[in-house]
Amino acid sequence: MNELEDQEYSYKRDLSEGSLVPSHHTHDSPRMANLISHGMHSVPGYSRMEDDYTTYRILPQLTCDPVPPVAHFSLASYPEYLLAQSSHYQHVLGQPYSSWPSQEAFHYGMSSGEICRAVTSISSDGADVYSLEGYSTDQGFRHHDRNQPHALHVPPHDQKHPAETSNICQPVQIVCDVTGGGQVVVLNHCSPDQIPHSLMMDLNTVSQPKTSEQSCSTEDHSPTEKDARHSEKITSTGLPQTHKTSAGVTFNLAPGPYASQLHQTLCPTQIVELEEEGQSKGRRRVKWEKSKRPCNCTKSQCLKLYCECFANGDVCNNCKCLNCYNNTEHNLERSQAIKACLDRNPGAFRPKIGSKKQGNVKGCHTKGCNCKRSGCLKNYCECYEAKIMCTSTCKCVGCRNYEESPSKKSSERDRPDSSIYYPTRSPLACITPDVVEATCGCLLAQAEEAEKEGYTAAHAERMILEEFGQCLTQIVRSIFKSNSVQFNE
DNA sequence: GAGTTTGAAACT
DNA sequence: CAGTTTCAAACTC
Repeated sequence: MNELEDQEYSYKRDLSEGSLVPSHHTHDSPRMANLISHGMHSVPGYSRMEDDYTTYRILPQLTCDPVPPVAHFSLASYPEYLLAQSSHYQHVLGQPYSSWPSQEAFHYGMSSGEICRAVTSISSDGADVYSLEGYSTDQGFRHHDRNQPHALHVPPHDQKHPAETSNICQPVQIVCDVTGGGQVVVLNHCSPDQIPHSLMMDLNTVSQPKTSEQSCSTEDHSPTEKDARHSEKITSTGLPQTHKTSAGVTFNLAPGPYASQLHQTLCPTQIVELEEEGQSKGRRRVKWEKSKRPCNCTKSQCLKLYCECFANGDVCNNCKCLNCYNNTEHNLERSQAIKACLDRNPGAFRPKIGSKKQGNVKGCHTKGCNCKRSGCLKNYCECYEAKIMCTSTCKCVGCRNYEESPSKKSSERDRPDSSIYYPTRSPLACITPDVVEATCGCLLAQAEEAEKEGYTAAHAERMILEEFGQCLTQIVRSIFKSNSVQFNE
């Protein structure tokens, strides 16, 4: 393994021991024109039960209120693997992150080192300074200030990682819960140019850390004893270790699970429960996630977003792809492909599923789907696959991914998790494509009749509008009838 | 496992 | 930006 791979490996392992945070999310206004195909998506209080298959990805935004210096920055959604190699890509991407999307409030130029310094400066008296010192081969872990009881560090591993035998600086996580609500940031001071990552603490579902080398593997990567001990060392209590600064910022000291969005969806058969050593002594079980679908690309060389591995920022490994260039042996091609993708769409590597409020609301597809034939009730639909409802952002036709319709119910029964909550039936559910088509047919018929009769344009317009009114009346009547509500004309 | 369907991504 | 093509995953048989 070369040096780069070592770095990548250790970096991902550290990252993967965090988790991602659903952050506050601002919704676009509902697009009224799309209501007809989506119905009531923005149901107040709507929530969907989180389930075992819930996945997250690095979040686009993180608010560190109330601390001004780091008070508002977003987290790069670009996959961690690439971040780990950020310097490696700079020759292609230009200035670091210069081509990164920037419509969000993320200070893309802000390095983790700067964040660290900003965090350090949170407390005027320095009492809350975290260790920004890392682990080095020769020096081991060092506290930034040994006199600081809170100056904590998270060792990457208990045992020596291969990288430790070289002179590669092992990254040390600086994990802080910047909102006190579970949002945390992982900073890797060893690579101060790296973009900080948002993680989520959820110790009930600690995911299996993944390395890029493992990411596409279909083989068993059961956690090692080392992992278990590492986890134990960090959170021996099973609870997030936090420290609140004098500025009111809480730092989580423990790593959390990390998983990315759609394509690292947990599968029930892929969850390995690791029984920690000494569990009989009351230590908790840790669930590790190990999942990453191998791709089967044949024509894209795995250098286009068609490839899930590439889109996820992973290199292919143990995939079934042909003529794959998405690996460390083809870094140049890969870098160029990344640049091309970013040129086409600066947000190409952003998570598609943005999170909404932290808590019981899961999120929505940032771009929305465009399904035409699946009714958004099959995994072709990205919203459905992500187990979220379609929203007004979507441009889908005949969408049924918004309510507890019989078809949805039956399809949900076949899914691994039937506990998902869906809001009550949308009154617009009866506006099917057929209804829309029939309505359009009626309007066209009126137009044709007006033309045939030689009516004026104004008259024709009136006829069409009247016809439209009648159609709407029928639709509304149908809606009320289906909801068993008396409709008074 | 082969063939078909589907929708996102890429291209024009 | 819209229409078309390419692509790989999802799905069906």
